[in-house]
Amino acid sequence: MEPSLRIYNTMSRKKEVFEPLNPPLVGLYVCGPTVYGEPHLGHARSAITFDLLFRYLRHLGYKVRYVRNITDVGHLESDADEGDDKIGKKARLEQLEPMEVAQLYQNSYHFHMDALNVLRPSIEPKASGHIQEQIEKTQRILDKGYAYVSGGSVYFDVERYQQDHHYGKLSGRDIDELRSNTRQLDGQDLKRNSFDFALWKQAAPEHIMRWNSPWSQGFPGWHIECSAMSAKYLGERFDIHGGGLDLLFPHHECEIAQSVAANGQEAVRYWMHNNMITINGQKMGKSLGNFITLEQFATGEHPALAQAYDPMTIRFFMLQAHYRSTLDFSNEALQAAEKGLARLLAAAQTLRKLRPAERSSQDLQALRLACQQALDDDLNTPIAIANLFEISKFINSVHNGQATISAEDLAELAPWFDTLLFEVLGLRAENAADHKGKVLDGVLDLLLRLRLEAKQNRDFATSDRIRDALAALGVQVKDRKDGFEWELS
RNA sequence: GGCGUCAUGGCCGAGCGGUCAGGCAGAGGUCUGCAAAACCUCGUACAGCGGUUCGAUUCCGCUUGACGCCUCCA
Repeated sequence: MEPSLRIYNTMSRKKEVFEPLNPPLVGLYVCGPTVYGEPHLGHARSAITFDLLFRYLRHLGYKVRYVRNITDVGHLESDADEGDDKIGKKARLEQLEPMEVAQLYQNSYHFHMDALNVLRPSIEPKASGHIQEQIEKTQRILDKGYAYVSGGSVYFDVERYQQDHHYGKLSGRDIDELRSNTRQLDGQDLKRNSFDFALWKQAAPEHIMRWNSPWSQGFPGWHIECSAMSAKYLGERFDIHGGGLDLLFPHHECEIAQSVAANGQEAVRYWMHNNMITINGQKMGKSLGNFITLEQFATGEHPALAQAYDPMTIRFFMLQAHYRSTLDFSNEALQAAEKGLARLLAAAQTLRKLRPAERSSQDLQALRLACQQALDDDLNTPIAIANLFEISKFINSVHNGQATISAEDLAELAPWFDTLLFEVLGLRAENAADHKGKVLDGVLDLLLRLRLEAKQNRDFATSDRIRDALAALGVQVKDRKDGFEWELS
């Protein structure tokens, strides 16, 4: 298989030709959610970005093992490896088992990701199910001399690591600056340096989630889960690691340090990071309290939302921007996306009705190639979509008799257009093909035939009445020279 | 303070050293009994000031502004 895809590698800060370690196999690891709260727009962006990558890699013919974790333990509430575990805290507050909390939000995450047509990963490992692997990884780092035990906890020795390697190479951090810039906080006496991070934490008495380890009864640090689980399922070296840009530092930097410390080599060959969603120009953040959950999008119940939005509108909205750009949310932008998507989906329907002619009046190969090249160029979905709009325009023109398409072109275009729209971009039309849908088809056909007769008898009062009543019900009537069409608006 | 990113027409959002982004909104037209849809036409946008260049929205510098990471975050 010819490598055609180029992706932006955060490590080199350049676009690089993507060549997997063992083609056609591709190992892809993406940081998934910490399941202690309702999934929000930010989760959607990350999931959609890497869903697109997953879909496109498969489209190119790769066999992808896509691992996306669920963090259900070890992710601490506050600064500097101190404070509560997020899930443990929520469990205490709501008087639930921690695993109940994790399950609740994992279910919600799955529900909303399904609605966004985000494919489930190949493997979805949980941190709590891989305590042993994390303990082993921690032990290995200790054995190599890059960590130390302190008061029942194990910390990564960044300074020691820095002697042999470069801590900060991914994020462009400098250890001396970290030393002078990192805030000094209370309760850090267990760490030699403020920038050291926990591999294992001894559990405080009130801590619910705890496991036995060689060092103490406790729980693993947050960063170690990704190193342990990616190595388990993808090997000590694998192709792509993705995640939100906010995970760049410290999370991914720590992952690199852990892998290098444990295995002597970096695990990841291509680092990919999706950018943030902003609301009124500001990042959506838990601490800022300005995040909008996907549930709120579905219901429209949020002060910032003018209406409810279909999950496909959100997906399309995100695909209209490049994944490495910040994307600013606004109702106007969402509404524009809603209409644009409807146009594209309508064209996909119209495509099925086209009749071939002698020759094509437009070079379809060029447009299709442009789409392909856009996706090959670091997943440039905005350009790919722009070309799909061009093709839609052409489809509509053929339908109106203002352009022509050859039989060969039609035979190629029809499956290609569907594949790109539905399988690669992962867009989805409402499934109107069920039983009720068929009944509706028949009823509308009958009604519109009556209307046509009324029109032919110049009984416009009746024909308008039918059209207006249908419009009020959300059925849009479109007259044609040779009859009529309708669609649900 | 350190590191980094970005400033594009009413809105969203691509892109590039010199011929088109695209969507939404808006104007005019074709079609229609009237509409809607569709199609056609229409906006010298590229923060400011300098510099490099035959030529810069695109490269360099400065200024201004916005944002991100450095603390939990997708």
